[in-house]
Amino acid sequence: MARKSGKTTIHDIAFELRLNASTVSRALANKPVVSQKTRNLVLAKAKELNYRPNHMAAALRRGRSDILGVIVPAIDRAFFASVIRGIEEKAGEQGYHIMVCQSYDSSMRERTMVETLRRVQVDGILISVAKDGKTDTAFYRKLIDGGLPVQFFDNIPEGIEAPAVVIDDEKGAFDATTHLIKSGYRRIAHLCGPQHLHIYRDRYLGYTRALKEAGLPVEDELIVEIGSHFDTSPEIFSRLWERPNPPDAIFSASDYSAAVGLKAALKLGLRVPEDLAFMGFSNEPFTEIITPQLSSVDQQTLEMGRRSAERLMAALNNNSTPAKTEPKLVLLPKVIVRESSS
Amino acid sequence: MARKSGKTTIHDIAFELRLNASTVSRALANKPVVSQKTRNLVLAKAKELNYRPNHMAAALRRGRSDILGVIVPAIDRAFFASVIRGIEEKAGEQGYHIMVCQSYDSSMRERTMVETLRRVQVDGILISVAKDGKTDTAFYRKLIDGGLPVQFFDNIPEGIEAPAVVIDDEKGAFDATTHLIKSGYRRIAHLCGPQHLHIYRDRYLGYTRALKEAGLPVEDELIVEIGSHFDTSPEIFSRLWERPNPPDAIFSASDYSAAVGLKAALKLGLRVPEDLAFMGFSNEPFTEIITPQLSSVDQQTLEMGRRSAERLMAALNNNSTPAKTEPKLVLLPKVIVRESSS
DNA sequence: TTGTAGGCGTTATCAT
DNA sequence: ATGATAACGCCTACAA
Repeated sequence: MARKSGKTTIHDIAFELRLNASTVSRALANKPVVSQKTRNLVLAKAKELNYRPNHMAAALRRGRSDILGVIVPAIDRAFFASVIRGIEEKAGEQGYHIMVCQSYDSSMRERTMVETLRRVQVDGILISVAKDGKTDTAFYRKLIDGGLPVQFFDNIPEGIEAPAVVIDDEKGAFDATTHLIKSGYRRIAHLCGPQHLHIYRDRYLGYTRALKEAGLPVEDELIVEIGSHFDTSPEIFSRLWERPNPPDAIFSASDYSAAVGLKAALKLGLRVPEDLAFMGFSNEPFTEIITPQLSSVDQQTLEMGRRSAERLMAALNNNSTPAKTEPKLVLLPKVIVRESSS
Repeated sequence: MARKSGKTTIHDIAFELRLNASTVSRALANKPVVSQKTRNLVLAKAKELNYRPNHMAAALRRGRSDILGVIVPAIDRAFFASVIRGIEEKAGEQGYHIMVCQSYDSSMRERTMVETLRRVQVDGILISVAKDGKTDTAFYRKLIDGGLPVQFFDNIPEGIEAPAVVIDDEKGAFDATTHLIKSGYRRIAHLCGPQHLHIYRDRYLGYTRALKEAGLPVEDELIVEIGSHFDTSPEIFSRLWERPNPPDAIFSASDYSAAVGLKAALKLGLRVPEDLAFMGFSNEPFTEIITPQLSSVDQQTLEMGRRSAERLMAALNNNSTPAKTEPKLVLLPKVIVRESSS
C-alpha cells in the first residue's frame, strides 16, 4: 500500500525502500548510473505499488508535453479521418499523443483552437487550414516566428514560408484529364471548386494544361463551378447536358458531385462510360461501391498524415523549425481508373 | 518584455506590477476577492506581456487535466469518426479536450492505451471496445472499481456493470425487418455478423423476432454469417441466390455487404427493389450515393458521441461514477427507407 | 484586499 | 552510486 490513500508516486517507492526520490526517478528512467541492484528493487516495488508515472508532472518539469495538436475542419470527413489516422500511427510510434480539434471551417475558431492548444502546452501543431477564405496569414507568420513548431497539411495558408505536406493537385488533375483524353474522350467538362482555394485552382489548372498539351480547346461553357466539395445539386449536371453540344466526359473536382452527375446520367438512359465518362477527385470510400465504380484521384491521405507527423517530430527532436531546408513536401496523387472511365 | 527570455508566467506579471503571484492568479481566475483596480491592471499587463496560462501546471496543481481519453478501433471508420465528432463537440463546450487513440481492434493494445492515457492523467476515458473477442472483463472491472471514470459506447464489455451508451440493435433489426415485411416481402434473408459480438447477435435476434411476430418461418438456409463488418465477397450473395427457393429481400447487418449484394443482383439483371429488396445497417455515407440508394438503419452516431461525453463529464463534476443510477443509455436507431426497399 | 508559504510529481544540478 | 535541493507554473490555505 502506498502511504497516503491516493496514487503512488516516486516518493512512496523511495520511502518504502529507504531511498531518495531522485534515485527512484533515475532508476525508472533507466539512467546508467544506478546500480543494478537498486534498479531491480525499484522496479519490483514500483510494480508492487502499482506505480503509474505522472506524465504531466514530468512534462511540466522537462518543458515538453509529448503532445501534438491537430486541427482539421471536421473529424468526420473521410479525408481528415484518414489523415488523422496516419498522424496518430506515427505519433504513437514515437511516444507522442495527439489532441484533436475541429475548426468547422471557421478561421476564427481555428485561431481560438491554436490558442487553446498552446495553453495545453502541445509541443507542436498540425493544421489543415479552414476553407472559409478568411485565413489570417499574419497570425500564422507570427506563430511560426514565435517559435511554435507548426506543420501544415492539405489546405495551407498562402504567401507564407512554412513547412507543409500537400499533394500535387495540378498533377492529379492533369493526369486524370490526360487519362480521359487517352481513352478517346474529346469534350471533357470540368466541375471545379471555389477558385479562391488553391487546391481547386490547381485542379482547374491541371485540367486546362492537359487539354492544351493534347491540342484540345478549353471551352468556358464546359466549365462549371460548384459551390463546395459537397455540392450535390443535380441541376449542375443538367445544365451541362442540355447544351447543344454536350460533353462526352466529366472531370469533377469532387467525388460527390461526380457521383450525383453519374446518377443523373444513368437516369437519362446514358451509358457510362460509353456515352459519358466520369472522373472524380479524392477517392472517397464510396467510389468503389457505387455502380458503376467511379474513377478518381487518390490523395494519399494516410501518407499525408504519416509524413506530416514525421516531419513535425523530426523538427521537435532537432529543436529546429520543421524542414527548414525543404519546407514543402509534395505528395504525388494517383489516378485510380475504375468502371466509370475504363 | 517578460523578465526571462521564455514564456510569460504569472510571476512576470506580478513582478512588473509589484504584486504577488497569488494576487495575479486570483485576478486571472476572476475571484471576487480582488479589487476591480487590481484586476484591470493584471488583465492589461497580461495582454501586454502576451500571457498564456500553462494549463498543465494548473492541472498538476488542481489534480485534474480537463482531458478526456477516447479509444476506438479505428479513427477513420465513418462510424467512429462521427462519434468522435460528437464527443469533441460536447467536450469543447465544457472546456475539455480529447485525446484520441486507436486500438486497431486489438484488446491487448486497447489495454495498453488505457494505461497510457492514465499516465497522461486524463480525467476519464471513453471506450468502444475492440472486437477481437478477447475483451478482459476483469481488467475493466478493476479499472472502474479503482475509481477511474469510464464511459463505454457502441461495443461494450459484457457481464459488467458500467455506464454505457449503446443503440438498440435488436429494435433496429426488428424495425428494419418489419419494414420489409410490411412492404410485402416474405422470404427475407439475413447476412449476420460474428455472433460472439452482442451487437450482431442482437441484430440477429431482432430479425428473427420480426419474422416470428409476423408469423413467418425462420429458415436457417436464409441466414448467412459474414466474416466481418467489411466482408464484401460477392460469393456470399450468390450462395443465397443459387438456392432453389431464393429470397425476395436481404437484410444485412452491414451496409458494405448489402452494397456488394446489391451490385451482384443488378449484374444478374434483377430489378431492385421489385425482384429483390435490400436493407443495410449503419447508414454509412455511401448509402445515399449508390444507385439505387440503400435503405439502412441509422445508428445515431453523433448523438452517441454527444451523450457519452455529457454523461462522462457529468460524472466528473458530481465526482461520482458515471450514471450510477441508470448505467446504460439505450439510443433508438432509425430505419431510413430508400430506393432499395421502397 | 493582498502577501506568504507550501506543494502538486517529476527531473536536473549540485554535492557527497 | 546516491542524496539533498531547487525548480517547472500554478493554486490555495492561512496569515496579515
